[in-house]
Amino acid sequence: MAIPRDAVVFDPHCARSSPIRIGDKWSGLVLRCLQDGPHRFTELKARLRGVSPKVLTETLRAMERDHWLTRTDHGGNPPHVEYALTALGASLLDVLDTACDWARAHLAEN
Amino acid sequence: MAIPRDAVVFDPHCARSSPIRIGDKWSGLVLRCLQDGPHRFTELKARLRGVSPKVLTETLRAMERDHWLTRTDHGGNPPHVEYALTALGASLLDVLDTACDWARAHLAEN
DNA sequence: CAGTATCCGGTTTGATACTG
DNA sequence: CAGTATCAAACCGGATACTG
Repeated sequence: MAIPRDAVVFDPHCARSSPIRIGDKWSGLVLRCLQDGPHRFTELKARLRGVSPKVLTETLRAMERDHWLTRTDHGGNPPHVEYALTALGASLLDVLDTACDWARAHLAEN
Repeated sequence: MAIPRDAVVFDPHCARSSPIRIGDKWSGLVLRCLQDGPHRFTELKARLRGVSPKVLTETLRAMERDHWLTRTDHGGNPPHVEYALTALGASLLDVLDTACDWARAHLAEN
């Protein structure tokens, strides 16, 4: 991945330069966003520049189905929902790191 | 990856069960096919069940452009072309292996 | 806030037939 | 053998407006 592990920028254009993809277009980025703890829908959306709510919902649902993260509805109005990585999801970050390392080491070669 | 490292089956349906993708749909499989040495176009096509020649050509060209493999035309008639991994391409296999290991360790969890 | 509901466009992938 | 050419379909991914 072209994205450094401590990146502040969660932009798919950076991710695109990597030949490795985790899941669909946004899943890898969501993984990174949740790396530092749980976040709410709107927080994720703000950080993931350019995701439409529809696509973010789809991504989140798929990741939940695959047990990469959990969705916790705290109820109330306005609603309050939190997404957090599971241990399985967190373990994927190691794979991502491997890909990251590869990209950093070899992408400049071209 | 659902595909064991020494898999004989290069079927995209297996690859699909993996959350990690290298390049486009077939690139990862091509990498695996060339793991044990150079191969000709038809050999690759036979092993990669279901690739159309058009798509295989596109995949191969893209991988050549990215220096993942080399294309060597030995001339003659009938033609004789060989595809072989570069060092860069081979290094990607390590990344693939990491993904493979992850899949084997965690896919059963679901 | 946390989503749905619609509609839509582009890229990707594929089937098939043909050629030097 | 190693591809092209052509035509289609499927599959994302996205814009936008609306709601409990």
